[in-house]
Amino acid sequence: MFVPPEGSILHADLDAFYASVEQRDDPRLRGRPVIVGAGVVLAASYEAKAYGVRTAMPGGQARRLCPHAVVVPPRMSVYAQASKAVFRVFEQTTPLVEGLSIDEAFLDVGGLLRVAGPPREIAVRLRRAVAEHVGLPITVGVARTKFLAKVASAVAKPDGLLVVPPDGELAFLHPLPVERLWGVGQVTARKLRERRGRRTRQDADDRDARPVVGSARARSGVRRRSAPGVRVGRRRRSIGAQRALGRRRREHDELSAILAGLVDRVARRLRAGHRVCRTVTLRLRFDDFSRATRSHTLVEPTAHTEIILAAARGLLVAAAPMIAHDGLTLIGVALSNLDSDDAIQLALPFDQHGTAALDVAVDAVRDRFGTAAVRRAALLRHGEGLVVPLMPD
DNA sequence: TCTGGGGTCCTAGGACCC
DNA sequence: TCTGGGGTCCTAGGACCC
Repeated sequence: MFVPPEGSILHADLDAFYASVEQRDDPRLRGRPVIVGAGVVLAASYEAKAYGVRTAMPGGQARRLCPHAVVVPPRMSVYAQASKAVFRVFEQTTPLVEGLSIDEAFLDVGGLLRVAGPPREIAVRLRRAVAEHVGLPITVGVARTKFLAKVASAVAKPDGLLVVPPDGELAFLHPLPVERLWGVGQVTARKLRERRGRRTRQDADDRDARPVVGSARARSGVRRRSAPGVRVGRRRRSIGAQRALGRRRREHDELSAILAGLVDRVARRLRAGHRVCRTVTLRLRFDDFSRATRSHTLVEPTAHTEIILAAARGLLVAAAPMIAHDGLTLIGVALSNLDSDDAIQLALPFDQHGTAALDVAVDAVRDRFGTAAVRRAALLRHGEGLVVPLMPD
């Protein structure tokens, strides 16, 4: 296996992102515990975290833990702006940026030694640039792989910088509890402890740097996440919207109306992103917190609200017995199997068997876009003709 | 304390095709 | 008439992340 001489992957992660933006924009909040989100904690400042407040915690519990915290409603558009500004700083640092979420990204600075210096210096400047230009604290982990860089930034938080040198990887990982590994959550950690009585990385595997965790699922997840190489230009793979319903019982008509609102939202976002979808998924959650999904894949990709809504309503009808039986507390819609909406419409009539039209369509794609495009084209029936969506490589 | 809203990825079984 | 092996697609569930 090829081993790079030194770590050149940065994982940059804004600290308590939403809460930091609030503290940046309102000086009175600085140095005070801040909680963003009332029903459930979307973000907590480090002053609030000191009292045990955590992301995703119910709001009531958070206020009990930290009664003097300032609770503010989320301002999503402001966070989106701040995120864009931070990503501009990332992209001025290196073109090899892989965004992971609104507030974190991997940066590959491996080729920049001559022009920008070693990774540690680049990381120092990156943190300073984000502080100066956007006014937010950010933590950076530096290592040989994405996986290690991600774990390093988590360990270095808040407002920190941690470089894991290639010959220090074992020493870095060994004392960590298994939950610190990216992709190991509560369930996997519990299984590990039950099965093996292992609590730390050292217990889990003393022999080498392979992240050994309990299940094949976790192993493959870790392997995938550790895959070297920062992937630029990844596109969203699904678009969803959901709504919590509370405990009150809802009639079918009311659910259907709520569903229409959700579909309208996701379909708008689909069109705004110049995408089409082929799979519509209905998500349900019940009062015992169990979940169910029902999905339907359309023959043709679409971005039309009516078509998506018809599919979603069909799924709701099919799920009606389940809903009648258990208390429904959440309903959601997700669109997946996404594609660009620049499909070529070819007005090619089918012959008796549809085959001649297919051949003509393949020839037309080859003529217009070259041989490689044929491989990337899906030929779909559309009324009396064909639609040819071209998949990006 | 009774839990939001947005995502990603993996697995497994069944249908279907060659 | 019964049979193998390989592949893709769809559906559903689940773990995890921010």
